[in-house]
Amino acid sequence: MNDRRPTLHDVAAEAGVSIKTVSRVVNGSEQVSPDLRLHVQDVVDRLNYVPNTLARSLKAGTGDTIGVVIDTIADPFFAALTSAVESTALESGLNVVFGSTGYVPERERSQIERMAMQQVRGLVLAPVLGNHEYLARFRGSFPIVLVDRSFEIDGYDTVVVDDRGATRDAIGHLLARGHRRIAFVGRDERFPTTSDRLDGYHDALHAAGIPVDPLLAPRGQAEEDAAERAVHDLLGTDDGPTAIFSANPRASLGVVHALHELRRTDVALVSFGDFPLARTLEPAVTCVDQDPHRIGAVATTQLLRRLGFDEGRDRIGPAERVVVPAALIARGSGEIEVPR
Amino acid sequence: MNDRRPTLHDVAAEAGVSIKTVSRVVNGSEQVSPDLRLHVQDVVDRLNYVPNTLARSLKAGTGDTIGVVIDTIADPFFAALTSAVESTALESGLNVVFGSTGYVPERERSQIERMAMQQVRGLVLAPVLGNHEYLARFRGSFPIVLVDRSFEIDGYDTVVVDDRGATRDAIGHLLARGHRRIAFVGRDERFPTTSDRLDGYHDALHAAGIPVDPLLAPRGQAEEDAAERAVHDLLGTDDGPTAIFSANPRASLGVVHALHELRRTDVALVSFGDFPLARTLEPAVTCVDQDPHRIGAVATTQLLRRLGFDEGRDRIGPAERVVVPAALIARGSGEIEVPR
DNA sequence: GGGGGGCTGGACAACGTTGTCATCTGTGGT
DNA sequence: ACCACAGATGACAACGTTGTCCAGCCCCCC
Repeated sequence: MNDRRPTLHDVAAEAGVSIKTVSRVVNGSEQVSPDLRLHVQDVVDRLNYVPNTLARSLKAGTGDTIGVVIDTIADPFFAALTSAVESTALESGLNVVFGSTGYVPERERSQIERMAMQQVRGLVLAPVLGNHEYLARFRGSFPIVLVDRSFEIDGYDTVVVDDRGATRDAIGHLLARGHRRIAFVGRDERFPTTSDRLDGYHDALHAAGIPVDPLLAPRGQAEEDAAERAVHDLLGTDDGPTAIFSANPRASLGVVHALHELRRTDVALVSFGDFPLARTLEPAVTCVDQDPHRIGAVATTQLLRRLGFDEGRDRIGPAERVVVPAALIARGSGEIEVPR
Repeated sequence: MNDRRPTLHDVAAEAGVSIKTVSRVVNGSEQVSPDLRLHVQDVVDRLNYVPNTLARSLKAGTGDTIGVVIDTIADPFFAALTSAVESTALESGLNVVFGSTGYVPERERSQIERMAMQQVRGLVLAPVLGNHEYLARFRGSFPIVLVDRSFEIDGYDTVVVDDRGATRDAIGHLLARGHRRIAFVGRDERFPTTSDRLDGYHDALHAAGIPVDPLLAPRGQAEEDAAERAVHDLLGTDDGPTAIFSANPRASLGVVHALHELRRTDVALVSFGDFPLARTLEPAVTCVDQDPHRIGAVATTQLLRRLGFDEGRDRIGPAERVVVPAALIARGSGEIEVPR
């Protein structure tokens, strides 16, 4: 546990050559004669020499990692996103450090500061709602791509889902089945995404000339248990909804549970975000599939372009905003007609 | 994007002091007079100086990150585990790099090699089945804690669930309800965990004097779709099982789906590993809860001890093996009595 | 046989930081 | 008025690596 790792010096001394020669062998430079190369390689293997990336990066002036800052890796959405970031980054030989914010602005900031200290090459960030002017300090040092949440400050590359449009379509899907009283569950002012989805909900109702009933879109239940209670409340009234739109997959779990408890298979449901077993439930749950894997892959590709990995492309240029499509997966629950 | 980040030199020049003084201010050394400290701090803030961890670590001879190497971060089990590693590591000021193996031995090895190059302080590893002698090279440089999978080579700290014992108990639970034909689904020779669980299954059957029917434990279906097909096959026979034990949560999703399709609410089910909506299904699914969060937390704590963070504790000592308890959560599906 | 050119190998500096040690200033004791 | 001393500040080396530059060496050609 306490052995010092061998360095170029150790290998050089053992092989009887200079450190530069060892460096050349390790880096596959052509400037070394074959037999010497073989000899050095032999010593490298024997001593289990592993290059020190820290020193390398210090010399190079830039690290070999990219950072991912998200709410929590325990959320399947961010896990899938991060997984995609990793595979994409790995293709270019970059490692991934991640940090979670817990959706707390101060933690976001301190995590990003840690990343900066680590000399990350670039950053993929799912921003917490709040003031992000401090980010400007860092963007001079490394590119930042925002994901999932559109962001009040312009000038950053962004990869998002068309929350508003996709929700509008989803609500339209329900309206087409005759629903007029559609609840919006999973609303949480803290998340710009659910706010955008609420906007889409309003869009669709307005377009159909249906007045908005605030009681159908209660506040503050992005999480499973709160959503569950909300559904109990909504369906406990005489004038309850005939359809529910759940604004995020965590909330959907609660919604499904409540509907099940209440034995209400007559209530239509569309979930924003897919979840395990959605296809298994009775009725199977119709979802807007937001494809976190794709978001992560696209964001990382954009980051790599800014880093100049994609040769020939501009590494500087105006910020781009990519909108990843979100498909409606009709499984049954969203196709329930309104009772006559 | 291309501004050079300010260094101690820049700050020193701007403040008209030596780099050492700036270093002292940044590191909160007491050896600086108050007014000078204030002045320097001012310049630090103005220039947005951020210390370079790479250089710091190079000087210190050891990095400030710990590595996590797992199958894939997209698996909820590993996501939860990694999340726990992060929170625990963060308390000691350590960052987390992760790498996924895809359960491919070569990728495991190359990921660990990357980690070594990055001078990770320590490693949490969910090992892929295979020869791990190469690990010995690295353990000289940093401590390694194995998680989830017991491992053929001794000498490493390990944090696992008592797969065999927990499964034995789970099968006992079913036997107590009168079941005699219990299927084992989700078996996969590649995973030592499911092999151990199979052993536990055999243990319980032997203890009850029930002959093992190989047809009830078919091979090769750790994944959702394969498990689904296996259940269809098992229940398609005259002499099918009256209870199913599903050896991992991914398989459980397939099992649940198949049972649902077949409308077999009479078949008892216990799942190794909890999953979302398990409590919602009808009947709700009885699970062995393996608590990945706890595994990650315990593993990281052990790692920190080896690193000497937990002052006063031995940082060297014999390898320890921690067995995290797995509780049976009775929800209904596991309590279905055998039909008379 | 001597000089030039191409190739191989090495010495040295630098990346940004911190540890070691030296220097400098001011204070108090005698 | 001098010395000792403590506290503040700075010069320098070193961590492990790579880029730059230079010194050999061999071979070939004149």
